[in-house]
Amino acid sequence: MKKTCGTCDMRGMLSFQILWLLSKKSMHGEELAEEIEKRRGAKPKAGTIYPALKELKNNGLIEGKKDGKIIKYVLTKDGKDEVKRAKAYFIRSFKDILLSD
Amino acid sequence: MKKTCGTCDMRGMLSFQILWLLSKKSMHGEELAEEIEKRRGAKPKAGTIYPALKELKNNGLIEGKKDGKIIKYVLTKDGKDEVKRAKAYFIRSFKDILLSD
DNA sequence: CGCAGTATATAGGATAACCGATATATTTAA
DNA sequence: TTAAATATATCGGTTATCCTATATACTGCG
Repeated sequence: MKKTCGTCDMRGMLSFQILWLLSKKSMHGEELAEEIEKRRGAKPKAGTIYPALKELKNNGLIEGKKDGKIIKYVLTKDGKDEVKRAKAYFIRSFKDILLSD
Repeated sequence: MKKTCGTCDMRGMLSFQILWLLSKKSMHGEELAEEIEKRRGAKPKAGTIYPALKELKNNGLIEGKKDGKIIKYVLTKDGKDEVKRAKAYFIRSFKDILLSD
């Protein structure tokens, strides 16, 4: 994914952002990539998003329900817990940046 | 730095967080490391924070004013602009996460 | 002065995110 | 039924963050 921001390259935030999006709504890979594009301005490539989804699945945080060529991803119980934990950590790290004028 | 959060390792956010902290207050390396520790829960090691500062200096975003053994870092004009740009990007990417209940 | 503590610095290496290219399966269009 | 488009998948490689040493400079204290 092209770097849209010189200073913060968001490396390491992809899995978190995926989990958070799935906590709002079940989606498939393409849909997730588009949602992330809306936010970051650059769309994660197939070679980025699918390995990330595989990793999350291997870690038991999401599971995929296949329907034809589309795989809809849903958070597992562990995934929901992880979103909570990760979000708390994220907020503790950055809330003052967001809240500053 | 140890991973405090399984899903989001914050890789790539260090420079941004340093710049933002410096936009609030001029600080030296140790001080920055402590401020980051307050937020992330883990303190960046010397081998992490000083190369990051060097990089920012090389890019003309900060400059260091040496006073004895202490080097106080200040944002340059370019640094201030970059903080603005990076912050706008950060907020666009993550504000819905920070604002969700 | 000599020693401990603090702040800065750098080299070397591990990790992992991400991409480019490529391949496969399914659906739709023609 | 064949072609095009969509969705998923994997591999190899690059890049940059971050860490573990280790080293140096300055300060203060005895």
